[in-house]
Amino acid sequence: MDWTDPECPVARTVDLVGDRWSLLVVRDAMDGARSFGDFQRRTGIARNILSDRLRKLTERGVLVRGPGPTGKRPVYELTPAGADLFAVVVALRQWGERHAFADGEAHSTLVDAEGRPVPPLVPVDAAGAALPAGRSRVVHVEG
Amino acid sequence: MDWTDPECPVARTVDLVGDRWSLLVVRDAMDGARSFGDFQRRTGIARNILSDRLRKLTERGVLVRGPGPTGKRPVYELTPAGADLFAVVVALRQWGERHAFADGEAHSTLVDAEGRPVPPLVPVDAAGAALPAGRSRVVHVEG
DNA sequence: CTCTTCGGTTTCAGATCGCAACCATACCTC
DNA sequence: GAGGTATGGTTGCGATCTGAAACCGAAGAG
Repeated sequence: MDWTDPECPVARTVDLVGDRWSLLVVRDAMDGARSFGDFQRRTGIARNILSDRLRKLTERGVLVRGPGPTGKRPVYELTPAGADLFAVVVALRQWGERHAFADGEAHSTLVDAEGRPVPPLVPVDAAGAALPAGRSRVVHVEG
Repeated sequence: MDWTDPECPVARTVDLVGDRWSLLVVRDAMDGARSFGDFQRRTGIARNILSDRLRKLTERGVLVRGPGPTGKRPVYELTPAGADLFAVVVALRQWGERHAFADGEAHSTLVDAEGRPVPPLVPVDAAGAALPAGRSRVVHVEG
C-alpha cells in the first residue's frame, strides 16, 4: 500500500476504508451481517465488488474470514480493529441524521440497549470541554 | 442525487463526502486551507478532480464559495454543516492513529488549545456509559 | 439424484481518475 | 502600462475502477 499522505492518520484511514462501500460493509457487520449473501442483500453492492472489498478489508485487518459453523461457507467478522470503527460509523450516522435528511423524512437511528437515542459524539479537550475545530490543531509526532 | 440506501444516515453521509478526496479537503479546510491552491498543494489531488470536489462540496452545503479579500480570487470555507464534520474527521484520525501506524512511526496528531492530546471519541449510551456496537441497535424512525 | 442456494469469478461496457497541457484572469515589477 | 509570473480553473486522453449479468463449482434440501 502506498499512502495518499503518509503522516496523516485521517488520510491513512480513508485509504483503508474510505471508499464507497467499505464502511457500509462495516456498518452491516456491526448490525449482524456475517455471510457473503448477508452483505450482498443489505448493501445491494455488485458481487464482484463485494468480493473485492471483503478480501481487502480482511487483508487490512478490519475483518477476519473464518470457516462457518458447518466448516465450509465462510463467515466474515469484525476484528478488534474493525469493531473500533464504531466511533467512525456513529459519527457518520449522526452527521447524516443532522444534515442529510429533510425534516420529517424517514430514516434509521441508533439507540442504546434500553432503546434510548445515543447522544451526539462530541470531541472534547483534555479537560473535558467541548472542542470546536478552531480550538484544536494538528501537531507532528516524530517516529 | 439518488441515495445508495435512502433511509440510512451512514449511507447518505458516505454518498455526500465518502469518496477518496472530499474528507481530506474538509480536513484541510479545518486546518486553515482556503484557496484552490491551498487545497491542491496540501492534498496533492489532481486539479480537475479538486475542481469537481470543491464544486460538489459547495453544492452539497459543506463548503461555501465566497469572493476572496480582494474581491476576485474565490475562497472556500466550511459551512456550519461542514464544520460539523469535525467529529467525523476526529474519529477517522483517532482510528488511524490506533490502527494504521506501526509503533514509533512518525505521524500527526490532534491537540487542544493548550497542546494537550485530544482524548478518544467514545460513543456513550443515554446514561453516559461507554457504548460498544453490540449494545446498540438501529431502529426505524417514521417520516 | 435432482433442485436450489451460496459463494464467488469472469466478462465487458461505461464511469471515474490522474496527468499533462492549455487558457484566461489577476497581480507584481518596473 | 508592458512583461512576467502565479492563480484558478478547463480540456483531452489513456489508465483504472465500477457495476450488471452471465457463468461456475460446491453445499444443502427433498
